[in-house]
Formats: sequence, C-alpha cells, structure tokens
Amino acid sequence: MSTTLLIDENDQVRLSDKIHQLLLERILSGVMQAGDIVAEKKLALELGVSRSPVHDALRDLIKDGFLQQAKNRRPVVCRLSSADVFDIFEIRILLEGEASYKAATRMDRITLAELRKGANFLFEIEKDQTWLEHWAQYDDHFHLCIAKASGSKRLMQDIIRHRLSHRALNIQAESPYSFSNSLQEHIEVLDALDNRDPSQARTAMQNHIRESQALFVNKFSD
Amino acid sequence: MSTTLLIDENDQVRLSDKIHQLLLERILSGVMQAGDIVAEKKLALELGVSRSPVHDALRDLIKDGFLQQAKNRRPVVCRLSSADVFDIFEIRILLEGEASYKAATRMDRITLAELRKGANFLFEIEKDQTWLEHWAQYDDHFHLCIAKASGSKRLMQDIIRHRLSHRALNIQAESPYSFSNSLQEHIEVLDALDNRDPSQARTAMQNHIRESQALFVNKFSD
DNA sequence: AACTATAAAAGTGCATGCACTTTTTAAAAG
DNA sequence: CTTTTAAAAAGTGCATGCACTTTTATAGTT
Repeated sequence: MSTTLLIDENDQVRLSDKIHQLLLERILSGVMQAGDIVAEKKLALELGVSRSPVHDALRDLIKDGFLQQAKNRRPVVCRLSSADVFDIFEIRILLEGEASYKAATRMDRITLAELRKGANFLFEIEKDQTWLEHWAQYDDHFHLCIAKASGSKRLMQDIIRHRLSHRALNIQAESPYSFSNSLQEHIEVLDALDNRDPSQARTAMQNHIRESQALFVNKFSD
Repeated sequence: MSTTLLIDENDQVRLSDKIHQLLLERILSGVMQAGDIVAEKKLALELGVSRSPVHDALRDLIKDGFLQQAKNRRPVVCRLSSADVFDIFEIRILLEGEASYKAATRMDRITLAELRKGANFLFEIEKDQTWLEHWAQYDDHFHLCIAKASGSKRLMQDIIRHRLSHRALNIQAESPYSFSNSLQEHIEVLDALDNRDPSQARTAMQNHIRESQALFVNKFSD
C-alpha cells in the first residue's frame, strides 16, 4: 500500500510535500479522475497521517488548478472543458515557441545529440509494445530540455505548469497512430536547433504543439 | 488597526483568504519588502487569530511566488533579480500580445470607448498631484480589460499572475516622466483595437510592454 | 416506486497542544 | 571589544479537539 511510501524514510522532506506528489501522480496517471471527490479526513485516514499535511497538500493542488473547492465542501478533481484544453495549448504554443527560439542559440550540442539519439531510438522500436511508455518519457524530456535551454527560469516554470495541466488527458485521449507524426515534428525542431536558427525553431515547435492541440481537442468532448 | 478588517463581518469568506488578500496588499504596496520575514505565529498573534488560517495564507503566497520558505524556517518575501524582472516582462510580451490579438476581434465598443475616456482623462490631469494614483488604477484596468476580451480564461489568469509578480516594484522604481509615453502607447493599442486589426494590436501592446521592461530593468540593480 | 423529512455520520474551518528546530539572548572566554 | 557558547525564546510541522456545515442513510408519506 502507498502508506509505506509516506511513513518510512525519516526524510528531511515534509509530509505535506510527499502527499502533494502522491496525489499529483494519481491525477496525472488517471487513478483519480475529473469529478472525483478528495476528502481530507478520509485521505488522512487512508494514508495513516493526520489531517494537517493532507490539508496542506490539497491546498497546493487547488492552487495548481487540479482541484476545486467551495467553502465547507470537499475538493473535487477539476473537469477540463474542451475550451480549457484549447486555451492551454494556445498558451503552450506561445511559451514553448519562445523557449525554442531562445534555445536555438543556447542549447549545448551534447543535449542536442542526446535528444536526437532518443528520437532515433523511438523510430527503431516503432512496433514495440513498450513504445507508448518510452514515448511519454522521451516527450517529457524533449520539452523540458528545450524549456531549460531557453535560459529563463520563469519561462521554464510556466511551461512545466501548462504541460502538467493537460497531461491527465493523455490516458483518456490516447491516439497512438498520431505519435509517429509527432516524432517527425520533433526531428524538425531538433534540426532547427542544430542550425542555430531561432525563428525556424519557434515555427517548428509551434507546428508540433498545434498538431497535438488539434488531436486533443478533437478527441475531447465536454 | 487591520485586525478589525479580519474579525468583524461574519462573512461567508474564509479567514485564510482574507489574510492572503491582506498580505498580498502589504507586499504589492511595499509595506512588506523583499527580504522581510513573515512569521506565522507572530502574524497570528498580531491579527488576533490562530495559526491555522495564517498558515494557509502563507502557503498560498509561497505558491504564488511571493514568499519563499525552507523547511522549519520562517518564510521571507522574495527578492527579484533583474534577470527575473526581465524574464517576467518577456512572458508578458507574449501573453498580452496574444490577448490583444484576440481582443481585436472581440472587444465590445462600449469597453473600448470607456478605456479611451480613461486615457483622455489622464491626459487632462497630467499636471495634477493625483496623477500617479489615477494612472496606476487606469493602467490596471486597461490591461485587465484586454486580457478579459481575449476570450481565454486561462490566458487572463496567467496575465494577471505575471502582472502581479512584478508590481511590487512600482513603488521603488517609479519614474513619472516616462508615464506620459506609456499613455501614448496605450492610445496606439486602443487605435488598433478600434481598427479591429489583430496584428497591429499585438504589435502595439508588445511595444508598450517592451518600453516598460526597459524602464524597470534599467532602474533595477541586483 | 418516488418524494420528504430527519437523524446519524462524515466533513470542513479554525483553535490549540506538543515535539523538535531555529533564532535570539546574554554570559563567558579570548 | 570581539568571539564563543549555552540557555531561553520563538518558530515550524504535525496531531488533535470542537463548533458548525454538508452528506448520507433512514423512515415515513403519498
């Protein structure tokens, strides 16, 4: 049971932070879904801790935008409308486009080579059963590396936040056939970065995200 | 004393939210400055409430990025580096540029007329002593109206957040002579919106924010 | 079977207690 | 006078209690 995850390790990290992390994983993985109720007291009992750290974790998740809570009511996992999803992608197009622009003149060749290696690996195992899981991991890495290479900490944080905020949809809205296109789009971003061409990098990244946007919004009904 | 602000009113609003609001005002107004320590227990005593709602308010402000806290340490008001300030404006340029683009085809003529009236009023009272305070209020209104008119709730929220995150600098970094330029830049945004020209609106808004950026970053030393 | 009414159960918001950590203070040593 | 150090004061993280609100379960009415 996940309880052990919390109690042992006489860590220096706060209980509330561990619980925040645990719940975030549950939301992003789809274990907890939109509309689900997350009662502080019940969770505290389930995890074998007091209400205080659970209370704090829930408040963080509310601030993060994953939960909603009215006064005196139990928090519920947010339901995203298709307009929300669309809007989130619109913002990602701006932010990650800019990050790519800035990264083009800053990203070190080592990271770049590493990303390309990752992409090639995915091309190779295209028919493998573990493809999806490898893809998810690589995709995260790809976007994070570029965000980092922008050189703007704020920009990176914003990008991470917006990517998280729609990631829970991955589970429901899977459309595997499209991922090979995504991979090709990644290559085009990497080419632009290799060329040290900021505008090209921005355009390639914006194309990539706009493609995902179309897929997600299509698959998504209110 | 501000205590009364908290205790009376048998409101439906949570104590923690009132305290959050109160502290936010203190930070934005400069009453509390970068580096200041904000102890939960002390504040609770000062406000005449228990630690719980203060605890929650502080945690929110930490999430908002106004405070920083290490484990078992008292939270401190964040100090922004000039790189931070620069980065925040870079993001605002993207987000508010986009909002202006979208607003160009959506903003209703009534709001537009109202904003123009506000701008004209500020031209008239240019030598008045209350100018600065009127400017601050109108400037907020201007940016908020455009963010709203974008039609994207997420975009609006992000814009509000980024504007807040550097507003505390207003107090220190005042440079009154420059504000009349800002006013002229506003007019150019309003003209573009009147023309229903998205690209022109984006450009005008981005120019405006880039001018502010230059002023703030110049005035700002680490 | 489908509503109401209502009592029990469970939940939230805020207050408080306690163990342990950090900060402040004030005395002792150089 | 400055540095060191040790004890007091204050602070944080988590547990718990209580008043009041919401939710759920139950019984009665149509």
